[in-house]
Order: sequence, then C-alpha cells, then structure tokens
Amino acid sequence: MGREERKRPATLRTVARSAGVDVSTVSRVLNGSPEDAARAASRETAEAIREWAARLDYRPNPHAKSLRTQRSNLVGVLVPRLSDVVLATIYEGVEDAAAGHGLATFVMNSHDRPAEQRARTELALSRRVDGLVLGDAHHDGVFAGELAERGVPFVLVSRHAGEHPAVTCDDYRGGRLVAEHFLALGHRRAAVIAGEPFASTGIDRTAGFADRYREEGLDVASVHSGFDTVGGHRAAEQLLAADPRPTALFAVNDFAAIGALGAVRDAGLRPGADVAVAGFNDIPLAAELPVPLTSVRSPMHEMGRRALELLVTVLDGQHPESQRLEPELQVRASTAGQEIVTR
Amino acid sequence: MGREERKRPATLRTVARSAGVDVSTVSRVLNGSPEDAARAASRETAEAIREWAARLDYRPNPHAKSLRTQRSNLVGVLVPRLSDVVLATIYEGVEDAAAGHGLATFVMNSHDRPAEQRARTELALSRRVDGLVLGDAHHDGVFAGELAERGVPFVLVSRHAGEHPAVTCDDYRGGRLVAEHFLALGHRRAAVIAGEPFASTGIDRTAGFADRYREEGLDVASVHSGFDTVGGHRAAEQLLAADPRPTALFAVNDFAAIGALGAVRDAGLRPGADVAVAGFNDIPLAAELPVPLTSVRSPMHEMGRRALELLVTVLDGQHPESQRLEPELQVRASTAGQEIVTR
DNA sequence: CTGAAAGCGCTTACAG
DNA sequence: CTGAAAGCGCTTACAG
Repeated sequence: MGREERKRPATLRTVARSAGVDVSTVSRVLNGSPEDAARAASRETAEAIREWAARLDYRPNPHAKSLRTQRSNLVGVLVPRLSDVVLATIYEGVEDAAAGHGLATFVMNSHDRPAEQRARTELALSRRVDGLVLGDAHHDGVFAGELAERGVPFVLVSRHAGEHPAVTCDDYRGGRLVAEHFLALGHRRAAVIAGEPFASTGIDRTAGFADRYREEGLDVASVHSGFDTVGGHRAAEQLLAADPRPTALFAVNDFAAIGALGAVRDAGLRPGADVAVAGFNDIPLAAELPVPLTSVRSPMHEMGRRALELLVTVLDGQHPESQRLEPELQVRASTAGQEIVTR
Repeated sequence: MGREERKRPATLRTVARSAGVDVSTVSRVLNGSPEDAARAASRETAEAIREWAARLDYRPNPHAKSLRTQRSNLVGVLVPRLSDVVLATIYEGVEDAAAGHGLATFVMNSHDRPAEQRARTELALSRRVDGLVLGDAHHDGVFAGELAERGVPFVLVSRHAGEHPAVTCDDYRGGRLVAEHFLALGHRRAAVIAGEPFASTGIDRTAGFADRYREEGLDVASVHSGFDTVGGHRAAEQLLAADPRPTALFAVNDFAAIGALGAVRDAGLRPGADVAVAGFNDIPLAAELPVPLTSVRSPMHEMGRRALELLVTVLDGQHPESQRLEPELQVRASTAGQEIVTR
C-alpha cells in the first residue's frame, strides 16, 4: 500500500508507440468525435489503437485536456446546506444529469451568507469550473447580478432571483393549493410560517397562500422564521398566541412544519384535530411522522436534473427560459380533521 | 451575459511581462513556498510582482499546475447516499477539513451497490484524484482490498473494513451504552433492529448491545433491516410479534428507530411508556419528535474532519492508525418510562 | 488516411 | 537574485 507503488498511467504517447502511430492519430481515434475518428485512421489502425489503449488501461489525463481545450467539464454547485435533505436531493439530481453529460460536479455550502457565497464562488472559479448551479440565490439578486455582469455562466435552482435562468417549483401555485385545501376544510383563520425573507421559495409560497385567502376576503397573519424545526416551533408559538387563534398553520417547509407540530402539542392542542398543519417539499419523513404531515410535494430531484440541463444550454451560448415545475398536494392526517395512526 | 464576454484570465506570462521579469521568477514568488519566494527575487521585485498579480487578478491555472506536478489536490468522496443526513454531515466535515489543506472534494453516491462503488471510484481515479474517502465500505473488505492492492491512497469513514485506515465512531461501545441504559431501566427482554448486514456500524452496535446483555445471562433477538424508516418499521413489527414481546427496542440508526416508533404505535402501544425505543447518531430531528428519541450521539462532522486529516497523512506516505471516536448517550422520552411533551 | 509541430500554463532542475 | 529551457499530456490547425 502507498502511493510509491502506483505506476504512472498510460498516456497518448505510450499507446502511440505501442501501436506504431503518431500521438495525434491516437488522440483522434480515442478522444475525438466519431467522424474525427473515422477519417483519422483506417479501420485496422483504429482497431489496433483501441486494443492497445484497453490493454494499457489508457485514460485521458483531464488536466492536460482541460489545459489545452480551456474547458474543465467541471461544474460548481452552491447550496445553503448539504445536510438539508431538500438541497441534498436537488444536488443528487444535478449530479445524475451531469454524469450524463460527462461533467463532474462539486458542491459547497454557503450557509446563505453572502460572504461565503462570494468566497465559495471565487474558489470554484479559480478551479476553472465551466459554470455554476446556485441553490442559494437571495431574492435581491445582487450576487447573481454581479456574476451575470462578469459573464460567468450559471443557473439558479430551487430559488429564483431577477431574470436569471432558474428552475424552481411553482411555489406560488403550491401556496394556493394549501390555501384551497384549508378553505375546503372550513378554516377561516389561517397563518403562515414564512421562512427566511430572502428566499423566493418562502416569499412565493406565502404570496400564493395569502392571495387565495384574500380572494375570500380573508387576511392571514404571517411571521418569518428559520427553515429549521426550531424556527418553525418559535414562529408557531407566536402565531398560536393570537386571539382568536388560527385554526390552520401553513409552514413553507417541512422542517418548520415539524417544529410547528411540536408547538401545537406544547399548547395542549392536537395537530390535525384542533389545529391543521401543512408543510412544503414532502420530504420522505413527512409521511412517517406519528401524525403524518400534509405537505406540498416539490420535484426536488427533477429540479436538480433540469437545472443542470439548463446550464448545459447556457454553456452552449443560449439564453434559455426559466422553468417552473408543478407542485402536488399530499393530504395526510395533520390536516385531516382527526388523528389517524400512521400507516 | 454569456461566455463570449469572458476575457481570458491572467497567466504567469501576463504578469511576468507587466513586471518585466521571467515567468519562472513570478512562479516562485507567487506560487512557491515562502523560502522559495524569498530567494527568488529581491524585496522590491517581489513586491512589484505581487502588485501586478493583484491588479491583473491573477489566479494560477490548476490544470496546468496539476499537469506539471502530477498532483490534483482533489479528493473523491464516496457515500451510500448524500440525502442521508448522517452522510451529508460527515461529508461537510470532510469538506471543511479539505478546504484547510487547499484540497477540493467531490462526492458521489454509491447506493451501497458494489457495481456503483467500482464505477464511481474509477471515475474519480480517471479524474486523477490524489486520494479517496470512502463512507460506504462493506464489511467483507473486498473492494477496499482491491484498492489497497492497486496502491490507491484512501481512508474509510463511518464504517471500517479489514485493517484499512478508518475513522469511525466506537460503535461497539455505543451499543453497550444503550444496553446499560435499558438494563438500568429494568428491561430484561430487549431486541435489536440491526441494519444492513454489510455495514460495520450495524454489526458493531448490535454486538456491543448483545454482549452487554449476555453478561447478564440474557439473550437478545435481532433482525436485519434497511437503514431507513420503512425498514425499521417492518423490523419492529416482526420483533413485537414475539411472545413474550420485548419491552425495549434498539435500532442501530435513528431513521430505523423512527420507523420503530411508528410500529409501536400501530401495535396500540405507547413508545416510552410501554416499549422503550432507542436509536443511533442523534440526528437533529431526534430531539424534535413528538416523543423525543433517545439516541447515541456520534460525532459525525468530526469524523469527517478526521478522515480527511487521516487521508492527508496517507498521501504523505505514512501508514496511520485508525481512530475510534467516543459516542455519547442522549436519554430522552422514548426510553423515559413515561411520555414527556417535547421541550 | 497519417504525421510533425505548436502551444495550453505551469514548475523546476540547471546555469550563471 | 534571475533567466532560459524542458516538459507534464493533451488537441488541432497545417501539410501532405
């Protein structure tokens, strides 16, 4: 064991010598397009080259290739936190799609802090990524604007900002879906746990929800919060203290909703029976909770895939349209009017 | 916007010309060690070079550097699933530590499938990573053995296999801690939801638990399961069907434990009151559940950090010892003997 | 169909 | 203290 025993990998030159041809021929046959390969060598020569390449376990050196072509086939991905299952799942989608394009990705956490966003982006750029997928855009669009100004190819995912190409869930529509569900259940006093004010997800989900209630002539209280359980718990406490107290709570993400469930219980109320609670994203855990959580399913993996595909078109010089994917309401016991035992 | 507007970044040559010196001098001043830099140019020359570099926003081209030095400063990380918060958190630790060494990391999912482990590893190797951090080792050690055979530098994290350098939690000890806790509560009939049979985590946690019970002359039933909620639910159902039924369940990870909580409820029993349930890892959610989950805290982030540090010593040609980090039992309502409202 | 040459942007002995 | 040169492993006009 130990690097000392690793022998140098085969190079174009190694296989060229073995096959008795020039390196340029080997390059065309092995790494060129099919047409290139076809006109670069006779069938037999090509055959021989491929055989030697296999025997010597030749693998193109990506550094040499990138240096020469000025293309790294690397894309940088920025997320607030990878340990958030929503972002991790989106990233899995990005990675899947990237593999299909021969691209490698690397992720970094920005913790939603502008200084870190900048630092991580510069790091990616100094690593010569071909482009970026940003999952942590702030709604003000300042940072994205700077990148666009500099001509850096990028797309946004999960959150949109300004007019930059983005793949998101139709969060506004998702918010409306929850409002309609609540209204159908007869809830006239509803409130929103709105998440961070800089994220378009929370903004749009809240707006869709509030607009639908407004159409019925009803106002909804809303309070900002962290996207985590603790934030949701606190926000729910605050909202439940109102008089008259709301009978339904919409948290703009599932972790905040789980916190809200706790707050409802702490107030001596039964989630589902006394206070309806709905979340957003439909993470796998939502269905497994003791009181299964009603949630809006957002196609996280698919969003990631599409974002990467969108980036590919940007790298191709196009100026693609943003995409909004359809959300879907999953009704469960937390809004069912009575407690239902899981499964 | 668009890549057409991006101007070529400054190179060593650009700044050399501006400063009126040779590229080799610039290289030594900018990218060499402090001593190199000192003896490469007079203070004024060095000063001038640095000034020009800053003005031109010079950043060393990593591909050229890697090509020349045969070192990529890249490490590949393999995990079963990044959307598992345990692995995501470990990865965050790896990444943090890597940044401190000027290394970049990229993660890939293997889904615990040998074919994917191999494919992803080959991909990483063809990208010329300097080394690997494997979070998905199988206990048989076959794959790790092959890598060692080939002289590929790597370390294991979270799970160990064979004698390969690994950073893990002391899982055996963690299992014992739970057993001791259960015994102190008077539970004589306990059972284990043991996880996948190929993971050292589940194996060791189960062994530690069972050994401690055996010391009291007691046997424990155990059944393998997936590491997810569904797997835990099924396994718990099976265990609870025994006659006499166990009064305490130890699930080797928190998601399986959450599934077990559901199964306990479905059986008309109260978690904590009728059946004690404990998990492992102490994910953030554990404390936020309606019945907060007793769990063994494993230092996930720290494990990731240490694994990277260990890899650095391996890359340095050393043959370091494996490390086992201390687990810590967090007692909560799910084993408290009575239901306690969250927070 | 095939080859010879230049060059991507670095580092590092070698010389002075 | 500083420079000139070679070379890492590729790709791609240019020639034939």
